[in-house]
Amino acid sequence: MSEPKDYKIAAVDRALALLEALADRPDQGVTSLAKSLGMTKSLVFRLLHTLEERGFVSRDPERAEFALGYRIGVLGERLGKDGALLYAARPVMDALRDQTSENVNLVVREGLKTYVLATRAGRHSIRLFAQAGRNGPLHAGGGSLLLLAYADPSVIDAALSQPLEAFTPYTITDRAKLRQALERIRANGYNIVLNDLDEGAFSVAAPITGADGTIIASISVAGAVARFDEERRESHLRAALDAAAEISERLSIHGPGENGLVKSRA
Amino acid sequence: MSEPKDYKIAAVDRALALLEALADRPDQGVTSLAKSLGMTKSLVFRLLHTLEERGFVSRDPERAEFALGYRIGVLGERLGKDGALLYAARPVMDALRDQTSENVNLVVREGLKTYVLATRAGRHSIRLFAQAGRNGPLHAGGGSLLLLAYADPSVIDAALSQPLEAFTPYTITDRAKLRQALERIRANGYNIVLNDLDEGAFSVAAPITGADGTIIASISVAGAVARFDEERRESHLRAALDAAAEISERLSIHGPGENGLVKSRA
DNA sequence: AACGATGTTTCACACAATAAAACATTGAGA
DNA sequence: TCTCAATGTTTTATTGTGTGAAACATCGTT
Repeated sequence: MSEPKDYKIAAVDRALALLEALADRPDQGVTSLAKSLGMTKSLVFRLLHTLEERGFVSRDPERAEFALGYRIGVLGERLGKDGALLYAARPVMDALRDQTSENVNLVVREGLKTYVLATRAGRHSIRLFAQAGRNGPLHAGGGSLLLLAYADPSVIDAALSQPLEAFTPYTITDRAKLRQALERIRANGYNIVLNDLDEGAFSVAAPITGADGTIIASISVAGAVARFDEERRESHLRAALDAAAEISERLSIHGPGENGLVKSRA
Repeated sequence: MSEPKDYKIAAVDRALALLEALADRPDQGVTSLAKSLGMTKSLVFRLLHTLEERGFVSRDPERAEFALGYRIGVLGERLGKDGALLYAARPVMDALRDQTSENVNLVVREGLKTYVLATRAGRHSIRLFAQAGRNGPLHAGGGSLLLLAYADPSVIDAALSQPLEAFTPYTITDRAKLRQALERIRANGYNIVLNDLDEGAFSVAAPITGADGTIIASISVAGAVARFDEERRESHLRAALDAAAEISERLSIHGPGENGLVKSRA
């Protein structure tokens, strides 16, 4: 689209493409990898050799097939599960904030609480509950209810058997109504709430799917109800769903967008 | 100490060294990384750019510091915890088998059972209990007892409150004696047993430490007691301990051996 | 025994990775 | 406010190095 300048260094990029290919389908041989990536055998061989010396790929004892190496596991463990999610979400959160001009929150569940992984402050200064590192309730707030809706039934039961604090007059504390709300969230695939956690605030939340297909987090747009008309409701919802989809795609094993195989001719 | 042939492709190797450096110490800037790796700023910059485009490194919103990216987490998760251990151990197991000519087993704990991750068959054909993918008891066998010894006290209590099957006349089924044995294992830092799981077999087991410093697995040398004299007892023990240490080092965040930084200081 | 497929090695050339240095930007301190 | 120092970014020339093609070796199969 724009930049004629390409700072990518090709050899490294190809090596990373190789790793992605191995993650996507392990136990491939040199020829198979070369074919599917459009590289020559000798190149793949040397890339694999380099990666193997550092433990980033591992070869079968039978000396035939390759897979991701232990070092990837070690580094990945170092990052932690939240780290991957957080870093995958970061640029998307920035974009979502710029799009909506509202607050953006990334929230996960932690037992019977929620945990705010990161936030982006919108243009308008409004103090909301969400703040990075903070724990919150599971039964109030756009992202919280969404996470609860997609949690294991046993978690839902446990959460609903606790006392349900009313943070505002609009907080749903009736268990039957709460279960109804959860059902509607699952039917819709998103959640929109008003005033239930922070008085005067709306929240539009969308679900983020992890590599294993389960819902692992929520991203939400939040701001003052005064600015929340029908048009914004639509646009924020779409933006949140798109953002959630993009993060989910990044976290999927197939990776974002094209897998970057640069086609040379013939 | 042999092959002058170097198939490593330098650019890729440097990129991997960069990743290791970031894993070792995150939130570094271009200059700092360049200095500690002995590379030029522009090179580091372009490496980081390439890695970032694929999500293998992530930059702070404040546009200053870098860390491992989400894609590493995704690929690492794909490998699984056992995968990293298994692949790190593979070549070491091969070497250990070649050194000792005996069977080699890699075992982890799974609840109140053990799980055999991988085995290597020694030169002499002897059928032992261990077989990849198999579950075993926690109170008999060289690796099993070792894992139990280093397990959480609650796990030990739970394991000892079960009925303790006597696989051979030599299996320790007396709970007090078992606890004594565990204590001695912890004092020694290894475990040697004879005939307690497989009649006529010895087992010399050493503990493998994960990245977090806890003992996560056992590697053991096993064979027929007929071949187990005092000299072999010593050599096998040393070999097993060395192998365990090497695997542990591979799994540590600092990585195996030198981190490949070519020192050139001014 | 001959084949076909695979992994491995060699080699020469073009181009892409590299280092050096100029430039831009930021923040600190006087 | 101005200056200085440190950092990230960009440019450019040269060389070294990554690259593809093709030869070679090593299997397993028919």
